Amino acid sequence: MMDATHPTDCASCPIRDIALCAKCDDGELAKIARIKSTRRFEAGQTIAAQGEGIPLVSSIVDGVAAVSRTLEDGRTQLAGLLFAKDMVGAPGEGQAAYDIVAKTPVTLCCFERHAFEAHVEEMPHLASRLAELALDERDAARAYLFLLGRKTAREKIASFLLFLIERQRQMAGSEAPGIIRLPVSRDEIGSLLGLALETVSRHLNGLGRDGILQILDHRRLRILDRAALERSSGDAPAPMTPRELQVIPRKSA
Amino acid sequence: MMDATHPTDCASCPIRDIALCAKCDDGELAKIARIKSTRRFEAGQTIAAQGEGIPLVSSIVDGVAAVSRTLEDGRTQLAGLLFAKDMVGAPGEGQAAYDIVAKTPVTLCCFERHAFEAHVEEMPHLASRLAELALDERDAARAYLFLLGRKTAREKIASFLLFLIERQRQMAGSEAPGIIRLPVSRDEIGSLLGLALETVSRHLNGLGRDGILQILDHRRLRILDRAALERSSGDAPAPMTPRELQVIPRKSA
DNA sequence: CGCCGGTTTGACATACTTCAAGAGAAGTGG
DNA sequence: CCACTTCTCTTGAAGTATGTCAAACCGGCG
Repeated sequence: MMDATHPTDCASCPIRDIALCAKCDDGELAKIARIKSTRRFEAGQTIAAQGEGIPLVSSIVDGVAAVSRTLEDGRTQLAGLLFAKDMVGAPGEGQAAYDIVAKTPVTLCCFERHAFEAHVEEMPHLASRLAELALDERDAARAYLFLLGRKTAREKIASFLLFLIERQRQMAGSEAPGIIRLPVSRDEIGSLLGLALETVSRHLNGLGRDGILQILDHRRLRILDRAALERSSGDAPAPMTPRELQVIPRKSA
Repeated sequence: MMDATHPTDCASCPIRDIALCAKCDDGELAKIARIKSTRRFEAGQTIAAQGEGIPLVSSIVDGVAAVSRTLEDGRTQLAGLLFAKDMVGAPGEGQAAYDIVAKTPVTLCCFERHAFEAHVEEMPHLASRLAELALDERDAARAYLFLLGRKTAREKIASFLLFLIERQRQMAGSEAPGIIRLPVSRDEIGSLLGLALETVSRHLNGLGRDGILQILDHRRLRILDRAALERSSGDAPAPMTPRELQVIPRKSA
């Protein structure tokens, strides 16, 4: 283990191939490694506060964080979840537009902002990867728009679960397949999907009653029928006969 | 004046300072100008179709276009409107994830995709500006999330009108102050805000009945009480001024 | 054990959608 | 210039999904 400011070696970095520095060669890596440090946050800790200056540019190496905005009346609104490789405090963002809060223990790979921005301006490998990540995040946000604007509560929840499955699969099997770990509470899922927490609870249990999943405990569930879940998500994957698509959604009785 | 494929001169380009190439020096500009062409679309024409390959990377020079996604069952969600400087078909996007449709006559500054991507990989000025634009679009989409997830119909519509006012002000006064030109139909406003067109109509007229605005004709309205409109938008009165849609949710006012 | 946050469940309220019909604009052709 | 069509918008009535309020439940943890 290296010292506190350089605890991880880029060569063994779990996000080496997908991070901001993914395209960098060894020389470039050495350059930015000089301004690199690692930070750790426990679940519940605020990584960045809305309106505050953020002196660091960083990426999530491990863990899950939530992007949210808090209102004067105390209500909190989630704009998305951040997973490994996602950026916290992008270059050019002098101050945080949102709160970033750790939902699980989070490890961050950080760079001093000013120096990093200078590197971006001169290293195309860094700049173009940054652009790719930003476009990815834009597309993710746009996909969310569709979910919020047009989907029913059940579709929203099914979509959210599929999203989690996908994210967890990428994260290389920590959990047994078919088991989903919910990183956030019902309340926060509601905030993420634009629903009341009661609605989340009802539809989650509704999916359970329909045999699509099984609620193991408040934070873990088992997917029993992936295909049915997909059909419930409202996203129409291309090839299926109209007959197979026949869904009789059981409204909560 | 140059030939048909180079009808505009970058020096007199209306988006010279904000476009993808904003940071490029004359030498770099000359390089990318070699793969540049201009295209024009009439209102209603499809610029790019969801799922299709897009061989060009381009930016809007003038006009308004809509980003949308449609499900087989007919549900449509607009992910946003595109104005001058916004990208259509970003580098790395082999195929369109959304439909892009011109809502007014649109002028596009286009680059051949493959060559442009190569330039991005070697010109940090281009790559870093691309990243900035992508981050802007991400932030715009995130701001939109708040609107779709938590706002009431009336708040959504008020927010949308304020957004148009802001955009029109930036666009350098074509119209008399206080007059809004709606670039889209009620149906499309609904699609943008996640509402039925009837709901849009009702609340628009509701705002009129409350003396906040006056409906001149279907596509134009006069704002009579800007302060009241702002109060109706559900946004915090705080004086924040990000680059795009500024939306903060609040429940029942 | 008894508190405490998160969750479930029920009953009720309502904002929005859906269905339906009619009124304006705007274009088309005589 | 006036029917006639067509499209968009408005208005009304009824249905429903989701929100709100409230109470009970459950698992941890002191």
